[in-house]
Amino acid sequence: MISKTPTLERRTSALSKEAIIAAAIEILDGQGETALTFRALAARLATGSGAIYWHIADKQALLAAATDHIIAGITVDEVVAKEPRQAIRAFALGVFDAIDTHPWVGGQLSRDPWQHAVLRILEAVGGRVQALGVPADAQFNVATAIMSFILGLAGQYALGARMCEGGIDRTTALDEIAARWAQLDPENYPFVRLIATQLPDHDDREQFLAGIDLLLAGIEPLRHATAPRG
Amino acid sequence: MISKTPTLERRTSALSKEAIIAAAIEILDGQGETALTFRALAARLATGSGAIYWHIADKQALLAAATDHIIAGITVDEVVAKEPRQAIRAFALGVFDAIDTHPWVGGQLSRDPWQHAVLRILEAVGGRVQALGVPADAQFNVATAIMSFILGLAGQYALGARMCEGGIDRTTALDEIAARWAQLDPENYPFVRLIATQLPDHDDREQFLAGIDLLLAGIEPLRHATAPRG
DNA sequence: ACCTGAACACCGTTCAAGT
DNA sequence: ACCTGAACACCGTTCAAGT
Repeated sequence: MISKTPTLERRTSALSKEAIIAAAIEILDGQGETALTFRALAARLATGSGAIYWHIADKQALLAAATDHIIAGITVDEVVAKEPRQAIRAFALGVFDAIDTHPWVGGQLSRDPWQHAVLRILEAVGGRVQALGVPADAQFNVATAIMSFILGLAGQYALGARMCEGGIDRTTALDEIAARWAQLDPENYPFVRLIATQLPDHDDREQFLAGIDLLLAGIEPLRHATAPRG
Repeated sequence: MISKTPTLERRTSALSKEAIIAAAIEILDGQGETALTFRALAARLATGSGAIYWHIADKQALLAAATDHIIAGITVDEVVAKEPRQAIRAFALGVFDAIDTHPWVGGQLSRDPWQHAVLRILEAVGGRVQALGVPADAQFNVATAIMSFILGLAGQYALGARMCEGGIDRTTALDEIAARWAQLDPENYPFVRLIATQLPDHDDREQFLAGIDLLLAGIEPLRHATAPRG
């Protein structure tokens, strides 16, 4: 009675989109992506599975809304935000930390690149790209390049986290991958074999920032001397 | 009898992993990702659905094998391959073209970043990063940054293609997205609204290359004067 | 307007039984 | 060794029926 069966009583308060999203995030964070089913969600909300459809179109919309809720929570320190490069770094790290605490966000971001959460990222990055004085005709390509990098790495971290869901910790998971890579044909995979030795010790956060810095360095030659004219 | 029912006779030749993968690719190319089920695959192969499991572990392994088959087919012109930067550009375009003709590859690449196909990409990129004279301690971050960008953009194109599966062509699909972006709150989404006007006319291939060039430009300051010493 | 929950139309995967 | 195909254990989604 204490912990075995979930509450059997029906809920007293009315259902809402917010409550559904909050419950979905709890399940995703606690039990992982595969645990989020409409049946499990309905059980947690103490309602019928069909009730959810009154508030949310379908599962894809639910995941998009949950992801948007997380990404919307990313904030950049006001002082840091003054300098565009630091602001991009800080926001990118915000995305990184969000994925770190909510691994399913990484998978969802890369799975549906035109959901609203991605627009938040594009806006945050794009605004700073403009502030850096990148010419108007290059802003699209530059902003989407940074965004694509973020989404791409997001997908990778999501998988790393998915592996760790099985109970294995990060270190042994990376060791296992490194071992598999080390067994590859030396003729065709010299680089991957070399990388394999560095994989277990590498720092995700540093890897993430290094990529951002690489892109920012690539922007430098494009910049105007001053901020863009109106 | 002519077109309605699929062939009812059992197959005469033995099943093989290669035949299964080839049939899977045919379905994926012809009817899209959602059409690939073990039942549909078994019907096309004129066998029972359980037979497939004798040759392939599960659906994820099937998709990974199909993706690897496509990525393995990417070739870089020998002359171009001599210059590392051109080789990276050419290989990246090879990935782009592969996704263009097999849209499901984009989704699969970003979905499972440690499948074998991704190692091919990492090896191709990493070898050229070494040849460019990037110091050993930076090779990991640089190579994975380029790879992450490729995987991130791959996911985006995959979605674009997924939208077009519904019969809508690319132009109207992009117009529709642009219209949605244009309706966003001007206060919070000035950049996305600006980008929306450029979205319908933009060239995917150029966008892809621009990102690669941005990363390559970012590499320049890191390079040794000569190729790395042994 | 909002909710219920059985029913529908699927999946991937397994496995006793065949050859 | 290789294949069959019914059966199992799930899904997301719908919808007549309730309040």
